[in-house]
Amino acid sequence: MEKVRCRIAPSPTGQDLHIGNVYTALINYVFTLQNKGRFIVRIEDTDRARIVAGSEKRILSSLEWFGIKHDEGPDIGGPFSPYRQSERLKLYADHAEILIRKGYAYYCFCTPADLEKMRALRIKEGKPPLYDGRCRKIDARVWRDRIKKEKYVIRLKVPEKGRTVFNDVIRGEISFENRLLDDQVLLKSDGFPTYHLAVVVDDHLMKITHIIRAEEWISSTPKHVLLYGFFGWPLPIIAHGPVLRNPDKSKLSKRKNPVWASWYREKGFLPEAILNYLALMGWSHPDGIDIFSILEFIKKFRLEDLKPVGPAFDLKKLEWLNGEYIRRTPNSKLKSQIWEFYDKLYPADLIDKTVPLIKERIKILSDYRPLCRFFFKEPKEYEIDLSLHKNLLKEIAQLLGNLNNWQADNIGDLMQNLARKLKIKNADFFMILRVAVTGQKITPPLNESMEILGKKVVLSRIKKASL
RNA sequence: GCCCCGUUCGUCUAGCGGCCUAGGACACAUGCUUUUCAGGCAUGGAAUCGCCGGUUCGAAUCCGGCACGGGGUACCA
Repeated sequence: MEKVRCRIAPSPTGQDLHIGNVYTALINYVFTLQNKGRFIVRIEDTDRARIVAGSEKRILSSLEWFGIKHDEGPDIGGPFSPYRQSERLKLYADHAEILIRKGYAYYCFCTPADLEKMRALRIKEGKPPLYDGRCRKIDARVWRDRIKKEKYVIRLKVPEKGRTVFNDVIRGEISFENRLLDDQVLLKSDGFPTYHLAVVVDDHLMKITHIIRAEEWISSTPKHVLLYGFFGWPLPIIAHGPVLRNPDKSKLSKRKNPVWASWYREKGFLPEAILNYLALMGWSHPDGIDIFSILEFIKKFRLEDLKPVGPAFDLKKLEWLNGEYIRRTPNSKLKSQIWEFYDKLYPADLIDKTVPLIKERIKILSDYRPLCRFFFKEPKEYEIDLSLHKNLLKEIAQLLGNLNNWQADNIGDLMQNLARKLKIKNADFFMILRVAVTGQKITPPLNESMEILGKKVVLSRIKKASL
């Protein structure tokens, strides 16, 4: 059995790695690893108009952030270099040429305006808006001459009869009528290939054994199958997984849902949690568990078990899962994650002390600041009106000022006694104190927080609040 | 319009002809724990398995039609 080789082929046309690509990457990566194969990243930058500067770099670094490592790619090379399609132009032109020679493709001189007109007409006539094949008939002697002076594209000559059938690991047999397939452009007038030519040529040349991608590619697969046949190449194993959807069930899009890897990173989602969540899309653990590592996923995943239905992306469940991951992270690690998340802006030792207090209270790393900012900055405002409680605060300050053993328990006992003595309900009493010290109504446990802040700071804050 | 792929609680899913008066997780609600918020624990509501026919002693599970959803229909990927 040939060694398994899988790939993802993102195009650098967005600001970053799309979460849908992360999903496809994960499935490919996991499948590769469980088969001890090789995982390849290929950059499909054939649409020059849509290329976004810096996109490729961010895609690669996001993959790295997720810990999805490739064995071959544009940044690290490999036996089938280059891994950027824009650097493989000659290959595509040569292969298009082969197709022409074999009679499976033809030159087309129609202009975009011609095509537009043709399409409009066909739609009006109620026919499928396919290319009508008028350039198929151009004589060899004529086109040999015309390609020297005119702009042209090369089109696939789709057989007029019959069906193109292929087997999909996830969906079984899928079949298309050839007469409904378009004479797809293979080589554009700018000399760049379209996706369809490039993907087939590269997958073959790079010895890709399994094509695992999203459902949106099913309709173009018959064209690819035709190409493999025309070239006389063996067809790789094909699997079309689900496309991720917006909550309204349409294809996941940046309009309706955060899609860029960087968004999740900036919000403080953990890459392991995202991957775990993604693993739950279209697949479930045989033991019914929701939380498992990528190692476990590799062990239990089966490609043929992937469900074909497009699942809706549920940020709420991702947040829950992320919270679970945070709670399972060792304190020392969580501390450095938070520290780095905030660009090392806050004193590491202070974060260290606060971590045990907030570990159960945050779902994403960015929840940390709103909860803990009072540790680093004196409150400027108070979320409740303290003007009615000035005397109480003065009394508290005095009592606390005499406390020698500045520890959470002692502080707590002292305050508890005072509340009891004054017959103030705990909830009310501590809320006043809480806001005086932190400015906030929602905080980590108060006594512990005061211990961390230190006697001096706490006293000065309470005094300030009582003025 | 045409082609293709789908259809189990709001969401992610279990289910491969009897174990299903359909199970779990998220979300939601309630209660307990309590010094806020979380967390934890407990409880609850929530899918007549899209609909209609068929096969079968028996169907969420197999078959057909319809409806609905999604994807594709570019010199985008």
